[in-house]
Amino acid sequence: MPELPEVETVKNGLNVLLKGRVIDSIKYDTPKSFLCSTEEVEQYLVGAGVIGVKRRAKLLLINLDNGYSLVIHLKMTGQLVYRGTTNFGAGHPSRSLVGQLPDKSTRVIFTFRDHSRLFFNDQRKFGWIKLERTSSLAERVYKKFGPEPLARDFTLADFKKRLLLRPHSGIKAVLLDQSIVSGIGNIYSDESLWVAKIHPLTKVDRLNDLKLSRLYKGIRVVLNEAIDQGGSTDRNYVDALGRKGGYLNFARVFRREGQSCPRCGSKIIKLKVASRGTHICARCQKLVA
DNA sequence: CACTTGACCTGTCCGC
DNA sequence: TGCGGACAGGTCAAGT
Repeated sequence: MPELPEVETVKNGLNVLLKGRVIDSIKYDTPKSFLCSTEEVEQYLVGAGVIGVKRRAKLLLINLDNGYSLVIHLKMTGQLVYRGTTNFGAGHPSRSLVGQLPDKSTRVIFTFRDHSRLFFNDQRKFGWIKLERTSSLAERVYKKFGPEPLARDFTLADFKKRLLLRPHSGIKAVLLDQSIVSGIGNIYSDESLWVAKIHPLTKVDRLNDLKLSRLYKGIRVVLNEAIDQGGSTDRNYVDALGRKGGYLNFARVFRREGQSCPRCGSKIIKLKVASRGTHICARCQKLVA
């Protein structure tokens, strides 16, 4: 489930791997996965060179040298895997989740002038790729998301102000709302709430300064740890070279129902909150009415 | 109006 | 073994 750390990891990989490469051709099957017309492909994509790759919220932005950008959302099962001309086989088997490409989940194939390729795989077809003018990204793409939680200028005061836009909602639902703070999904909301010792159903206006401060710090610590681990691989996620992420080996509560809380030893339980599987320590994370 | 739930998909796992 | 159903969760539309 690509969230901020996974998309950041893919972005870092692609930025190095794709920079300077020129698109030669594009193959795609489902129109739903690739929202560009054949005219757009011919006019704006074939012959375009990659300047760099960026991330905003959970979106990847591939900036091209002709004033256009590819905007990509991986949703739950999307993968972007690069294969150079010398590594057509899979990577090291223990870390790799993808073998020979294309495979049955491949939706789009970008071939570059040097014959290297970028594969967009997506088992569930929820992800998409579209084309935007780079100059309209700020207005059309950036604007609808809340601030980046890891931005240097994102302060505790900013965090409180954003959360208080939804004072009567449960905190987990608010953390998952991309217009409040961007990039947090199911895994890292559970992990951050455990760090901050907050029950996911706690209403925002019931959070005191101590809890808000712990949550603010917790989110930043957890997201940075996850980036260091190359993200979380639950089922499908891989980085730009097809490698799994390692964060779930270090997760405190996510997917650990029945195991012991690493802080107090009490059992981790699973609930449904905001219609998402939710993992908490019932002793550390008490609900404040 | 504020907030919650269902649809979009496919592969996997569980119980019968 | 095979089959039906639940489940996985990011986002948006529809519902309460």
